Amino acid sequence: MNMSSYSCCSSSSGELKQVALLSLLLKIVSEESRLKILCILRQGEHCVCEIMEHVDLSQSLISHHLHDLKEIDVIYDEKRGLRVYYSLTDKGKHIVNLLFRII
Amino acid sequence: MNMSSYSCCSSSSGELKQVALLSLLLKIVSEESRLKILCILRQGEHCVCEIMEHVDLSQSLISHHLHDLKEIDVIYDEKRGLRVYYSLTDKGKHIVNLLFRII
DNA sequence: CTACTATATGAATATGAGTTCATATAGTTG
DNA sequence: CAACTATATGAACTCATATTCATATAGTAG
Repeated sequence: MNMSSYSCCSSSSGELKQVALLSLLLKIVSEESRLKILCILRQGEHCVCEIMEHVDLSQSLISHHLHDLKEIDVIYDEKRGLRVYYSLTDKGKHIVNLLFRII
Repeated sequence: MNMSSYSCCSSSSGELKQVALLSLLLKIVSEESRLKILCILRQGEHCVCEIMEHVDLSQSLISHHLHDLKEIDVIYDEKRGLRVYYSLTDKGKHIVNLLFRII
């Protein structure tokens, strides 16, 4: 491998795509409110109204954030009666654990 | 500790501030171009013109990104002649290593 | 000193993401 | 069924951030 054409992000290595995916993921979880929500779910399953007691955000906004987090598979939901309970997925636990090792 | 007042993100625990800081950090590094730059610097010191060979961004934009990354102390620079060489700080290495364990 | 190369910077613009608001859906209770 | 509670959703608006452009700085070479 010659250094002039070498790149850690060369398209041939496929790492470019990995960086794009990682970027997508991190952009979602890095937002402060969503990070707080993840932090809450780290303590275990919570429904939306419980989350509302912990963060100062409107019901609608929390719902939007949960939707975003669900889309990247870091959380999943389970409906019981009127309430929808959210939890971290294994992927979510893995990511949150790594992120909190940064500080 | 009673559960009604308990929160992983309660201001009393100081974790709120940590989440804010973590969010700030992650927002900077999660941007795709900056993530690519970090990925390049992971291979060792590079000057701006070398970085330009690896990513399809203008000199100006790369310079802006490097400025942002420097501000949060994940990279540092060293001027030698006309060129400015950038490298990961220890903090930067730590963070990048953790981030790439996510995928 | 002049011309040139490498990099930085600030202002203006464009783009994207967070927030709000009004409303919809779905389950519950009487 | 009607009234109520919990949550979701889409569109409009707002605000932050990326990008561009023109220009400045600083070192080098002749």
